[in-house]
Amino acid sequence: MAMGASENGTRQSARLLVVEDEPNILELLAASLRYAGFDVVTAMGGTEAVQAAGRHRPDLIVLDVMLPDMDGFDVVRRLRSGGDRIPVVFLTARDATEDKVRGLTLGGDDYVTKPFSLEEVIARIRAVLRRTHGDPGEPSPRLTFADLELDEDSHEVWRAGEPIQLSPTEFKLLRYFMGNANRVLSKMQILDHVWDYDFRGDTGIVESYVSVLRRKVDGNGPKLIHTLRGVGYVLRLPTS
Amino acid sequence: MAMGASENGTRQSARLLVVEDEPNILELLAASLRYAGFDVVTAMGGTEAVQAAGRHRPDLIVLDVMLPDMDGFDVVRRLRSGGDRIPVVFLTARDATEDKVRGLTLGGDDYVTKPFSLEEVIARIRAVLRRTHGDPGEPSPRLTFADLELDEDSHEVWRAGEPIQLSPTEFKLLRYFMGNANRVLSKMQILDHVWDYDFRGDTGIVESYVSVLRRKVDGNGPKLIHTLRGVGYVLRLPTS
DNA sequence: CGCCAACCTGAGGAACTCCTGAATGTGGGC
DNA sequence: GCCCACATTCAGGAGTTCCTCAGGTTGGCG
Repeated sequence: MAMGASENGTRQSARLLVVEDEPNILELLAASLRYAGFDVVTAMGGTEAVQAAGRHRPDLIVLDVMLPDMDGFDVVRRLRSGGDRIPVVFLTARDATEDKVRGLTLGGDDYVTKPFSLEEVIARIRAVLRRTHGDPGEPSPRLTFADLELDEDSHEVWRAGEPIQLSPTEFKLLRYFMGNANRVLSKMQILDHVWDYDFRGDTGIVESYVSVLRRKVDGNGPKLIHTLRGVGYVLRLPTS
Repeated sequence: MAMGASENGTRQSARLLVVEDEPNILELLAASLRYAGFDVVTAMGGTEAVQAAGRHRPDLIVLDVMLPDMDGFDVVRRLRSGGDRIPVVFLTARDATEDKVRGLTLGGDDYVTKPFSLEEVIARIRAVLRRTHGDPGEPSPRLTFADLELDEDSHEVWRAGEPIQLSPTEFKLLRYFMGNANRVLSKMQILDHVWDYDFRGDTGIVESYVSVLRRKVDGNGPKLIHTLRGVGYVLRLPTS
């Protein structure tokens, strides 16, 4: 059962090095990733990052490409000149020249554009770790709950075997629900995790998306998404 | 008997740092949390908070986000820049613009809006401590008394296995009763703990809610909620 | 027994929460 | 540029919840 587990459904404790010069975003990432079960060390600049990587030998680096002292790509070049093939998830501005990033994402790396949602970053990190460390022949990772099934790689979703079409936001919302099945999630929590950190709207949008998700997911079959007035929403089997 | 239990059904003695600039509220919180079994130190400003945190190394911080000298977020960043992963329960104004509230549920943290009820604050503090210190896979914490069962995470309640639907206030009231089983609670005490600290009505409302609770909880099965004329109410097994 | 205070309970309006569909904005692909 | 999918806001309405109040009931005590 869907692990009551918590956000760290996966009991990994991979070590991450997070490199980011904006203190707010660094704190945001560090706190969330630690809570998600990762071992986190941080650095606020390129030089510091190279040192920290040498000292802590992380399994993966979350790296802002725009650093004050050194280009993110230089950081990677230096690290890999030592022969290490350490995977990286880049953080880039949305309007960055994407070609530069594309070139570096070939080796199994990935990137997330700022502003991002935490769910997105965590999903990417897990995906890269999976691709890097896991057996290549391994089956796609799937979240399941009751007769709901969700494929993280292909972004496909089924209810009772029937495919369901979801927009990107709807998918992230459902993934968050499924990763936290049987746990009440407040609208604020959902907003914090599923929407970008700079989103300035109110929780009304969560209601809108839950409404749509219900139509698509709970359309037929027992209701899995329940409202707890004054508290939040929860994905669970109907109280029989 | 007494189980000395007290409001701290849980025999924790976690150390809390409470940071709040309004003396009345600080006093209210400090006294209640001490009575609830916590070890409490206080601070009235951000600078003082950072120092106190360094000196006392609390397990959790209760932090007003609106401080005269420093933003609550700055406090957190300073504390965590040392690498410490200390959890926080934020206190915010209910009418705070939503951007002020964004991000408060990340990293296992949580928040409570002012004006709050003491039960609410204590419940959040315990929940955060649980999530932070406990094994993530741990089962939901449940309060039980006789054949009554209450799940704090999912807000579900059962009597003899049968689910019971409660409104938010009814739930808080029952939780207070269950956390203080076999102890007589005066209406004033109940008002002080279950209702927001700025509530200006009289204890008539307690009678109303006890009435509803009885219908739902004691509807069938032996009566558990008893009236002690002139004294208060008590949750206990019928004097056989 | 009769009285009074304490208590119980249901009714009802105000306030609030939530749901939903419609309107508007936005960006990508062609 | 046009079209389409998606994201976001908004407002009406349904449904709940909160709280007050007033009339009825209970229990203690003289």
